Amino acid sequence: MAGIKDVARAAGVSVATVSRALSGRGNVSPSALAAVQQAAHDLGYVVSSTASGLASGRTRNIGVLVPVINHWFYASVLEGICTALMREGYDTTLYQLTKDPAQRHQIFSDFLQRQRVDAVIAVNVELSETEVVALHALDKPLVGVGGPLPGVPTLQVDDEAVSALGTAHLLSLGHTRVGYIGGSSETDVDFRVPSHRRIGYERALAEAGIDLDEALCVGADFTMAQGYTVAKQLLGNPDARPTAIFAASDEMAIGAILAARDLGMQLPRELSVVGVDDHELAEFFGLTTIRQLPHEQGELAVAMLLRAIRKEEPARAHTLGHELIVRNSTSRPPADH
Amino acid sequence: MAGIKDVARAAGVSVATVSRALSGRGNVSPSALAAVQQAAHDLGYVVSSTASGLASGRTRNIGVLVPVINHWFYASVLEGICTALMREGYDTTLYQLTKDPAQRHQIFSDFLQRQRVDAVIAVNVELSETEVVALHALDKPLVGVGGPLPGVPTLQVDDEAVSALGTAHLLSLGHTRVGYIGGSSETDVDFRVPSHRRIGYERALAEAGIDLDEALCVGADFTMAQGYTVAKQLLGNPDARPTAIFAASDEMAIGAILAARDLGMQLPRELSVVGVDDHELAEFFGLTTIRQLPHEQGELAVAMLLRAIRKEEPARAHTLGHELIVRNSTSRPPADH
DNA sequence: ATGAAAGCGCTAACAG
DNA sequence: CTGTTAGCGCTTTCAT
Repeated sequence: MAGIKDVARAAGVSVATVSRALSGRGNVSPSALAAVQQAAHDLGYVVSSTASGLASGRTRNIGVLVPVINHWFYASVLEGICTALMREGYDTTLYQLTKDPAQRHQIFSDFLQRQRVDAVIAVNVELSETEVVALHALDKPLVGVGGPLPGVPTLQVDDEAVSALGTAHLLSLGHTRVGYIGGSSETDVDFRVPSHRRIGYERALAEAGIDLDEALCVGADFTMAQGYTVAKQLLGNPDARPTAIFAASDEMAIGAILAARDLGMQLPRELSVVGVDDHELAEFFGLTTIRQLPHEQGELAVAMLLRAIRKEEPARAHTLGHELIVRNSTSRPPADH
Repeated sequence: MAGIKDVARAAGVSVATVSRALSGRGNVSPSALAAVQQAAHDLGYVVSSTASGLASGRTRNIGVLVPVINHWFYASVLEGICTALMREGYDTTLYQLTKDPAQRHQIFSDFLQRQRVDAVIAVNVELSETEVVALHALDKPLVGVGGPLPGVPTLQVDDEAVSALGTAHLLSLGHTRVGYIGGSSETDVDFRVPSHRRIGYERALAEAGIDLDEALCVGADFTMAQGYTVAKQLLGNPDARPTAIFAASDEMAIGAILAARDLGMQLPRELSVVGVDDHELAEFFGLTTIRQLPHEQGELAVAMLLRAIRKEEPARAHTLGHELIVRNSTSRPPADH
């Protein structure tokens, strides 16, 4: 395996010049640069990241903290991060932060302390006080995606605005009995996304001058199966059935669509449904939804982080855009008889 | 940031002893061990992975190659890998191998050459001749999951047996017209999984003495949407409609279920459907399927790799188990009238 | 079982 | 713009 000395010898320059030429730091004459690149290419030389990291303190590697990988949203964000980092020549090191305290402790007190990462991206992870302290103690650039962390600049969608928009879409079509499928108290712990969405729903109702009906609001765990179950409850109620449902995630919304179908209802004639995410299945089910772009969120997080690493500017919190995608799951409510 | 010298001083021993005590290599007296551990804990000392890696050549980091992240199967395998590696104190560095030749070249000629990984796991990636050569040239332990790579020990399910089992299940229920939804020529390129599954389907038919009917075999791209589309074609045929469908993935099988419902068919009375995977949605749809356990596959790959790294034994190819999970999507065919 | 010391392969002053 | 050289923080002989 060729080393920097071999390249130096082959190019007829010193190792310092090779280092400068290959890293782009410091001045190198065009001729030396060309000679070094040629030699490096011929020898198949690649800088050793351990040696370079030890000497410079830079690793060209970013740690990514995620709560789960096997989930549409997280996997999408991760893909965006990974793609963007690779483009910049950075490696992506993945840390799955489970609920196991021992494992979490290991991550914060060992893995992240090993001097292996230049910076950290935390995707929707919920951290304890001490964990946040440990993160900050790394004294490395830090960016959050999706979940607000104390003192960590975060990219977020405005969940309240998202659900206000979804609800308003239904109201503007003429619906007055709009059900809400949100988080249960259990999932509520996660960053209050559910409660923010609930607030947006209520705000939209209030702005339309419609009283909130608690009987129309149910909680689920963001899965299709639970969306199905709770939607059946909502739709089975003989005297308080909603004509529309706003669900806080596409998976729950799809569950609601399937529940309505199983009840023999015609969509969207008898029931309108709106979700949130623009999940990969949303189009197939013709689901009207509020799109968020997790892939782009990941890319954006990387862009912010790199700017911070390069000291161009500190990372700052940022609100991400969202967009109403109208498909076939929404229409005017059935005419009253 | 405390270094090994600080620990040595605090423990009253030499840095060599600290290194030995903390790495578990070489002999250390119990008293010295205790003193070192105490000192390290007090000082919050963690071995610098760059320094340790440079000096020892071991990085405690594994590179994982995946074609996509945002997909149930790959995300599950990745989760299994990540969990298992973490348990062993290893980091997971993720490389998404897209179709972009420039990016692929970067991964094989830069990223993997940086001396940052001790070994590589390749999940279902399809590599060119030169890429395989580059991988082997790393001279590091290598394990494949799901897709056979020349010269790389691989964990695989027996795709032929899987689909023979799924098809046989339907035949044993009495079906004689069993449709097949497999890969299209486009996805066929990926490791011949589709064609292996096709072969298993045909074998099961042959064993049951049933002639293959090409009209009952259609290709799709493994998504729910295409499964839906092609199933409609199959089911809409007035004089050659199958009474059962074996789909090479759960997502396509679910698409077929939805297609049948939209045609007003009663499942499983008028149509039986079997998938492959035991996807997270399979249970919700009551889908009978052949389960494979991607999470476990990831864990197994790690176990093999670590044994190879520790020189206990070379990695060897291995066939993974599968299991028929019977739910509500299969039953006897409707009685002929 | 332990310590001294020589690297590991590169970067970054520093001097020129 | 370029070369010399002293580390970066650990591991690992080699003695003892």
